[in-house]
Amino acid sequence: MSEQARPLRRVEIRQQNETLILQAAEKVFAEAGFGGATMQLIADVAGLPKANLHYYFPTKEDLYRRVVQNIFEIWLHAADSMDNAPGPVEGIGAYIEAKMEISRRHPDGSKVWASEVMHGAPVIQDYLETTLRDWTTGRAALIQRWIDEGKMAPVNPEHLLYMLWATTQHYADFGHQIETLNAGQPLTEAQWRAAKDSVKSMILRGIGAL
Amino acid sequence: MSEQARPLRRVEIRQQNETLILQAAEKVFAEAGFGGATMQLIADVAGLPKANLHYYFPTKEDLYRRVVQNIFEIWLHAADSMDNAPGPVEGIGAYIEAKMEISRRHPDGSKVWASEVMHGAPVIQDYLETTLRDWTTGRAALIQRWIDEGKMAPVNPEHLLYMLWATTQHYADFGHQIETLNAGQPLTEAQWRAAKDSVKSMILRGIGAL
DNA sequence: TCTTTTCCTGACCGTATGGTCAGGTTGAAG
DNA sequence: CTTCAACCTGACCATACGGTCAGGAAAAGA
Repeated sequence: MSEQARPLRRVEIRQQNETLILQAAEKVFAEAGFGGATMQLIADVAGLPKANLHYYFPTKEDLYRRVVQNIFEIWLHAADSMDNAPGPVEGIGAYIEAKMEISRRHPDGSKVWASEVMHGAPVIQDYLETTLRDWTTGRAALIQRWIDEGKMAPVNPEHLLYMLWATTQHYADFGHQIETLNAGQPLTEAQWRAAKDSVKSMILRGIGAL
Repeated sequence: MSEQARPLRRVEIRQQNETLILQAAEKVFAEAGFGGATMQLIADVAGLPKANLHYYFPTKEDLYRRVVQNIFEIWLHAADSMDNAPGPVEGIGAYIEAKMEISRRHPDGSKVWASEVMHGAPVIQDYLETTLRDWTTGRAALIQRWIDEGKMAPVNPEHLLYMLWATTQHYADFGHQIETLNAGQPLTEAQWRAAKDSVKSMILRGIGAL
């Protein structure tokens, strides 16, 4: 048998197990919420003994915090597509594409984030008040510039951002509802395409950019 | 002292305590999720002994189920404003108004509903497959009729409904985030007015109804 | 008034949970 | 080969949870 498998090096062991645990945690937290998730279940999903989880992440809160922070990172990067765009059609269009893709690829992360914010952001309140606030201020200014340049209708930038977040994340957070209304079937490739196009066209027309 | 308070009649006692418990439960479930909520905390908020809760609602699930069902009722009624409208401007406009008002008046209920759906609708899956599916089919047909009559652009009715739900409920479910971005202050009367107007104008323009 | 039914609750119970720890294993360093 | 530090884990613990129950209080009915 080729079960040879050379012994893993220290850093590899650490990285591999942390990743394994974080992935399992994201899934379990998404499905059960922070309160409903148990370290035992996360351990089972990760295929590790519970005590090993506590070796890498001392407490349940520590583990949860890392999961939430990871998701936050992904989302901030989604906005890169918005910058350096000549106008709202390209910028907001690309942002919608990026966020819809995140909803599709990381629905669990989206749910954990939604859950965290819904419960009053007990662990990432400081991020909301610093990073997210700065981010929002910056993009609102960008939108305002497009308005001043006559590239779109004079809408309220903040409420436009809320609409972008709400609409795109809905496909992850309420994916179960959408699936149920879709005859119990997950959206197909073509249906995801239609969803993206629908969202893009309705919003871009809604802000007078088309 | 006028602590006279004539003894309550049986039906009154029952109704009063059930209401008290359901209100407390809605708040606690919204803040902590199903798994994070405890019967003891709900009892404290309601100002009753824990054992009394189990007298009216045998299990935590029973209590939770009633809370979710109550919210579902409110939402179905919000759609009344959509029917009997001559066109999308009045119909969808009124629906947005109604749902924004629900987000403002019943944010806890909205959060409980969101949480339930996000976790795979373990207790109201049957409602999704019957009542909600019928509701959705009916409204999608109504929207399609407006499209056929040339009263709005040919958008996908389902995705329009998702956008309506997502955008309006966002103001309840992510109210904490919005408040944080609003300098830590709850939206004022005027800001709520602006939010409603923003959502209405963007969506109605987005579907070519203006 | 007396009886019956509903309402109420302090005390209790079995279980599951987050977290600990002593002791063993294994890769790294010299 | 020896030493050291990092990694691993079965067994354990204190606590908190959902739920039960016996027995008392109070309203309804006769």
